Amino acid sequence: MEQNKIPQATAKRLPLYYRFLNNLQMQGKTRVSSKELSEAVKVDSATIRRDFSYFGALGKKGYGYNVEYLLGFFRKTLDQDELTDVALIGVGNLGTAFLNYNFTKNNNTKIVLAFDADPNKAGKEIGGVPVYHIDDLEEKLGNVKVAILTIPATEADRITERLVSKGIKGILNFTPARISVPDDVRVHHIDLAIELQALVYFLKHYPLDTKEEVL
Amino acid sequence: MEQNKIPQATAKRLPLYYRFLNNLQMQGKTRVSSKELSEAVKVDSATIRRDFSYFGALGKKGYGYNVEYLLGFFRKTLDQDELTDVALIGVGNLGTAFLNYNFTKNNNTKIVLAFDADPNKAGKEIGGVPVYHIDDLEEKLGNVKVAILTIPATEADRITERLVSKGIKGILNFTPARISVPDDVRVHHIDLAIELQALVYFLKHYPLDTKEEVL
DNA sequence: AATAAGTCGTGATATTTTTCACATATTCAC
DNA sequence: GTGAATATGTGAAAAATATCACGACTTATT
Repeated sequence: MEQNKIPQATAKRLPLYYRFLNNLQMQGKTRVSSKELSEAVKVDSATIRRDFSYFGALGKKGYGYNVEYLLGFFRKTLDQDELTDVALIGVGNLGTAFLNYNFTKNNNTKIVLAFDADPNKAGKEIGGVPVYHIDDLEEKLGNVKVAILTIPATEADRITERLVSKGIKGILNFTPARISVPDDVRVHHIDLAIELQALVYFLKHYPLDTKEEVL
Repeated sequence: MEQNKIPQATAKRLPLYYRFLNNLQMQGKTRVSSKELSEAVKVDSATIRRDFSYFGALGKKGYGYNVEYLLGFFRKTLDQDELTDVALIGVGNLGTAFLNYNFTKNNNTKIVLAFDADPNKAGKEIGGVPVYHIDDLEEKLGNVKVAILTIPATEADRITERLVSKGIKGILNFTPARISVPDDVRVHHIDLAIELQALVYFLKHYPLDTKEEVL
């Protein structure tokens, strides 16, 4: 669609900016500088200015950015007005965490239904979201295009295939399995075990320079 | 410590390689090529060869890599032999997911204790891990250097401060808050809401080229 | 033994992302 | 108004990452 020239690294930071701008507005702040923003979201201020600049000149020299204006701009850019329906597959602890999380607040996504293989969970409602049995996936899924996968790794391939053949185009995969999908389906992996291992590896092998701790 | 020349991007992929090599060995495979590995972990084969090459010549031309040898090498490199103790702060749904996750399998980290503000949870044991009241943090934490933060965002700053002053050096932060820490403390953010929003943004703005779906 | 097929390791190149640094514009204090 | 302080937007440079492409070596086959 539109301007495909925004770097992916920038795109990944947009929701973060958006959320923080919302906070600022709720605090009643009307202006903000890239420096302030930088301290809050822990991204270099030059990077923030560069990110914003891909969308044109949104700020004013010597002044900074108008919170309301910037927020309005990002609302449109991030399609914050239209709500994207999401399906959750696997209502274990992790899945339940998602259901109870108030996603639609400051967010353009909404989990509208969930599935689980446990018959005891089917028919219930968690966090206001109806839970169906996984056997009814094809029947109930409807036109949802995005799915969150919080199931055991052993089920990942089978369920993914079913999701894809029902027209799912985006999958947020929390299983350790590296699932295979057609080229027109996008998968983002979040691998909790690996994140923890990577953190530990960095701690041991990449000592942070303990330069005069800021007083 | 040792060779600081390994790129961060490479370091982040190491646990992934390691896990897959383990799978291979359990399947009884003795050799593997970068091409096979590539298909399994969805990383370009040249990238894999480059990643490995930072550690020296681990493979053989015309043959590939010996699974056992590679695994042994990574076991040492990833300190897979020593277990790193981890504390979990916040035993909600997400926290419970971690406690029930069998981390020590194929993993060099172990959650050894957990804390929660709910007095009903204190004193219990979940997934074999004792849960204490958050008030006892300082008393019970001991020498643990890594913490997983699965608490409400509103508590993030206060708890972080307490963790840092007790000597925590690595934090895996699942709260939306961008916490501030001294320079010698490493924080990795995993922001579930943002991951979902980013996925949706990519779906809408970065259409994947539907080139002849592989038959 | 010779040939074909397979595969690594890596120099070189391309791409992506971050950062520097400064001209330019705005605001604020007086 | 004037000068000092503030802050953007961006050209240019640097750094980080990914990919290409091929020489060199190994294995398998006939």
